[in-house]
Amino acid sequence: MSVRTVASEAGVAVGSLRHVFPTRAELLQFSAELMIHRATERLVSTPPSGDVVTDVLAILMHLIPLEPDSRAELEVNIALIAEAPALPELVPIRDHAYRQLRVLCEHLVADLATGLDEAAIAREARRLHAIVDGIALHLLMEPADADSGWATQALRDEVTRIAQRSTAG
Amino acid sequence: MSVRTVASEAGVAVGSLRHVFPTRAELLQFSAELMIHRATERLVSTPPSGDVVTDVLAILMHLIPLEPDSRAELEVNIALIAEAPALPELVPIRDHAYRQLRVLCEHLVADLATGLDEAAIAREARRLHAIVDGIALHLLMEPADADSGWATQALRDEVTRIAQRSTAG
DNA sequence: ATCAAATTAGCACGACCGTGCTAGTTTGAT
DNA sequence: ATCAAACTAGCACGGTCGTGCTAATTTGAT
Repeated sequence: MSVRTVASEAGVAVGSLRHVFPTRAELLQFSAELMIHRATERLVSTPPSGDVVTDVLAILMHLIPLEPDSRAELEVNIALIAEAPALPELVPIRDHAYRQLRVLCEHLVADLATGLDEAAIAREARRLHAIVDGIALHLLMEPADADSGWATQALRDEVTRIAQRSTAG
Repeated sequence: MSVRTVASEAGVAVGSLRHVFPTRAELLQFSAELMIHRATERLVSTPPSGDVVTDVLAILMHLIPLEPDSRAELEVNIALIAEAPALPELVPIRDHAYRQLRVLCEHLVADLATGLDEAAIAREARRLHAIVDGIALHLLMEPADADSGWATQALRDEVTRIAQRSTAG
């Protein structure tokens, strides 16, 4: 993702792009924020259905690369992670996205399993977060048109497992 | 990871390195194979303790970046994933590592939970694989000296959960 | 000792990169 | 109509990149 690539793909000259984003870091920063913005927009546009499990599942399915859009976003995210050691100014952005997804997982776990204390919620959220990112990574490594039913199934399994912790504590 | 970087870090000139690895792709390919080799060496060097759960847990802990060595290896792996779209000749290497880890997870699941049919083993292995990679990714995003107790705890939870499926099927 | 092979070292070329800089062009308020 | 501000476009510099190429050095067998 070089500035020349972005500029040519956007159909503008490099100098024009540099007027809006004077440096490459600002361009990547905007891309990251746009990625977060679009993801949250997808999330809030999901109408609640009354059933917590299906709602949470719908939200999680918007976080893994099942559609070309979310796939492109994840590729941006991976590039961000890969370039973070070289571009230290991008680390806060990456960490922000990381934490946002974490607190979302915490909210989902709290909605899913009532009566859990804070430590249990944190542990389950970490676990859910890891599973979501792991599934996303594996989906990204497979061809875009490969069967992805296992991913949604694994997500469904995990969500129902968390929901079952309501009573068992 | 440029050829000049590798050469200077190895203390040799670029031309010398290019005599062994004529092209950058071959250098990365060797790095990937070395990474796989070292990981499997770590794995087979783990003496069995008699308890399946602790053995599996020990193996899994060698797959996540808890030590500087495994951390560096995962960074190589991430760079491989990130560069795979640009260097198509590296895709088979990355897929090979991916599949090797998958079949390892399948063996671990089969050892952990007896009596599971093939489909159930495959599903649990996929899930374990995703969790391991997700935890590894999250550990890599945190500072190297951060607390990593949550990772081993999450792994322990998952392993015991799988082991409990022996009877419940 | 000789000589061929293997290895090491280094130069040079073209390509791409980020970015500072200036020159045109459009826009919009007065 | 005027003019300043915003925007677009492009050039040029220094840097890093991968890689082809040749020269020097070491190695090892005869």
